[in-house]
Amino acid sequence: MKQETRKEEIIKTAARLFKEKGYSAVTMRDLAKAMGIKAASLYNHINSKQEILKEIIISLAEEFTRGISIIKSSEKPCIEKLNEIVALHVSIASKNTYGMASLNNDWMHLEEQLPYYLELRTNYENEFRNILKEGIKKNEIIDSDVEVLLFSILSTLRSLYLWIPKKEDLNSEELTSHLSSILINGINK
Amino acid sequence: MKQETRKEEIIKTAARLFKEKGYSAVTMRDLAKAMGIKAASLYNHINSKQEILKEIIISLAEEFTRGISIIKSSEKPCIEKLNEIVALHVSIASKNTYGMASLNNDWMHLEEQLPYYLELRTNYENEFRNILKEGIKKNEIIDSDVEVLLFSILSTLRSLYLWIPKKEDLNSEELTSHLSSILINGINK
DNA sequence: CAATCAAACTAACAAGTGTTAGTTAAATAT
DNA sequence: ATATTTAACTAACACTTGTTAGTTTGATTG
Repeated sequence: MKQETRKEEIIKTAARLFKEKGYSAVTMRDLAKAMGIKAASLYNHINSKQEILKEIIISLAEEFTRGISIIKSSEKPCIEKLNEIVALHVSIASKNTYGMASLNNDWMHLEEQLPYYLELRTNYENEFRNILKEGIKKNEIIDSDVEVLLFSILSTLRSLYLWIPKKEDLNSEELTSHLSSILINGINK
Repeated sequence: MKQETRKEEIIKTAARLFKEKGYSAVTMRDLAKAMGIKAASLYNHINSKQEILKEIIISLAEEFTRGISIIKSSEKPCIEKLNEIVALHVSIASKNTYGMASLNNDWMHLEEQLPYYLELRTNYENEFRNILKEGIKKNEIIDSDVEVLLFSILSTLRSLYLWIPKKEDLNSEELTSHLSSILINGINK
């Protein structure tokens, strides 16, 4: 059994609180209370509030980077790559809905790690954009403004963390295939 | 010429700061500095920090409520109603990209007004859902899970405020029609 | 000219902030 | 049994927070 260290418990609890109120509105005393200890005791396990945010965000951002790098280097058709991107987002967001909130809303409170985070995000968007461009060139997807395509799809995928907890009945495979179908084929009959 | 009151200036500046760092991370001293005055002077014009947030969020939420209520009561086909919803979001988000950030990310910091805000939001989502259900019943749109449809479209529309500032070249009509086309017809060729 | 008003100011407050230092008690390893 | 480690504690710090009270200044109005 993979047992959690105390530090991991703290980070997980913090992520949950950060999702509810945002990083800045959560105090170390709030976090301590949620853990059933005093604020000062947190510092036996973590070095700073900042560090908690860093751990949450950077590990997720790197997970996305690894994911898209694998998808990118396959030789499948573009539509299938898109399918895999949807699956990647569903999978990561399902495992960690709390952390995804920080990734989306609290990244600006990173300090030393902010440039690194921005690099990862830009890189991710570029890989995504390249897949779309390739799809357009190979006549697999419509020749619409790439930025609007990218924005539209990515917005939906980035919001998954908000909806997954409300739809626990839907399993990951179903959600992925429904979503892919809507994003690729639209809602028109 | 419609001249702005000092209070409106403060609210506008606050919205800009709230978009950059979130409500909780912006202090009254930050806001005062951005206005070129001292923090205490803000209180000649506003009653509290809370009140600023309320003004930003509630006015926007009511604007959406008014908008969808007009769209709902028309006799047009469902696909056209969707088109009008897209136009509504593009229009409001274009006029007030800063405020939209608070509406999306800082609503949980409302206090007395939180129940009212939640009521407006639930109502909006219900109206939207009804339009989708009607479209499915009348065979205008695919018979997919309504919640996934709603989530997918709404996520894109709610993120518009993040993208509009980066795409100043695209005018509202173009953006609306591109977006409608992608949401309705998908990206498949 | 005197009075009013809008909008800034200084000074201060009580409460809350992240964090450090030093201590204690129980569990684990030698 | 002794030593070490883990993980909690109390007390306190320097600073920041939203906000209030009272004052000053310059423009507008009677």
